[in-house]
Amino acid sequence: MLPYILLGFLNYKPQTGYELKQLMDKSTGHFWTAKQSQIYTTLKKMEREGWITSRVETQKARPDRVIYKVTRSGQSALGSWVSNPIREIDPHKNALLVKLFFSARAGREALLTQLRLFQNLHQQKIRLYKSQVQNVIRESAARSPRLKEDALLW
Amino acid sequence: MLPYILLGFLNYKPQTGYELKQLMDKSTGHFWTAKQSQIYTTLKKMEREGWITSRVETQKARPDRVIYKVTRSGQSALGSWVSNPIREIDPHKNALLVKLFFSARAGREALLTQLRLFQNLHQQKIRLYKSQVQNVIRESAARSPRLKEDALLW
DNA sequence: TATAACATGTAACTAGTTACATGATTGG
DNA sequence: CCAATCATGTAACTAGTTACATGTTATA
Repeated sequence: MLPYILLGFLNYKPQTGYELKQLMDKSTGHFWTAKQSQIYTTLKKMEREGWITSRVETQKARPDRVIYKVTRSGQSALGSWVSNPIREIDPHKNALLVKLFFSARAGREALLTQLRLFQNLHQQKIRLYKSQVQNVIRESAARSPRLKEDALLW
Repeated sequence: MLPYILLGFLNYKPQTGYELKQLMDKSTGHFWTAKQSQIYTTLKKMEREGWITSRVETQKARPDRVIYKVTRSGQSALGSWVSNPIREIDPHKNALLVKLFFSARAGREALLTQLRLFQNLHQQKIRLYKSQVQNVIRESAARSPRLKEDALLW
């Protein structure tokens, strides 16, 4: 999955692994996370695969930047991935449900504590989604009007 | 997580890896999956850890069964895991949202196809939850009344 | 003066998946 | 007669995490 996410972002414009990580953190990161190290190794794998090419931009007083760009082969890979619908629900792992499943012996207090804790966490998440995330998307769309269609989906 | 699930089931009664897999498939499998091979290797690791012990039951005309049993150390590990609440939402990976995020260029038809497909899949899931799963739990509880408290959580 | 931001990477590890191997019995 | 069930396991792999290493500049 990660390769397609990176392909998807690079398809908007060529970028470095560092920038891709930042993009992910405030957008797809809400439903697909990746560590910096995994992004770097995945980009190398994608380059070996021929989906992207890199060029190095030398900088004074800053580490060099490795800028990746989608190739024609990468574009077609992205295209066929997007147009090929998912036909089954991916098995979601849910640690809370696992814990609750085995919590009969924990006692009512412990159970309620756990549930209230999670309720709070989710309420925070909702607030985050309603404020910050919506703003990020609105701004992106405002910055480049040709992305209005895309922003709808974001 | 898997070790605690296995511990949780073994805590009801000693069992083989094969039986644990079947139990998982119709209960915790709905929110935490594991392949047979992973269960076997995890059980071995747990035995090395001292959480469980095994004894072999020889059978004629059937492969031998390896029956695992929770040790006192395993019980205490399970106990402290259960009573230690989860304090953050685990990042759920959601392939559908990823695909939709990058589907602006796919066209309205493709998008609607994907969404309808998923709607159907979820409706099937709901039906499954309401019928089969509820029955499995009701039966388990009926078979051993001392598990009524547990069945409530299942 | 410390820390965040910039920028890249490797090594060692854990978790999880796929594929392979074996072999008898029971039910349709 | 074929497939499913019972029952265990190993090997090779992919995905993902954690820890380490390096070094400058702007900002608080």
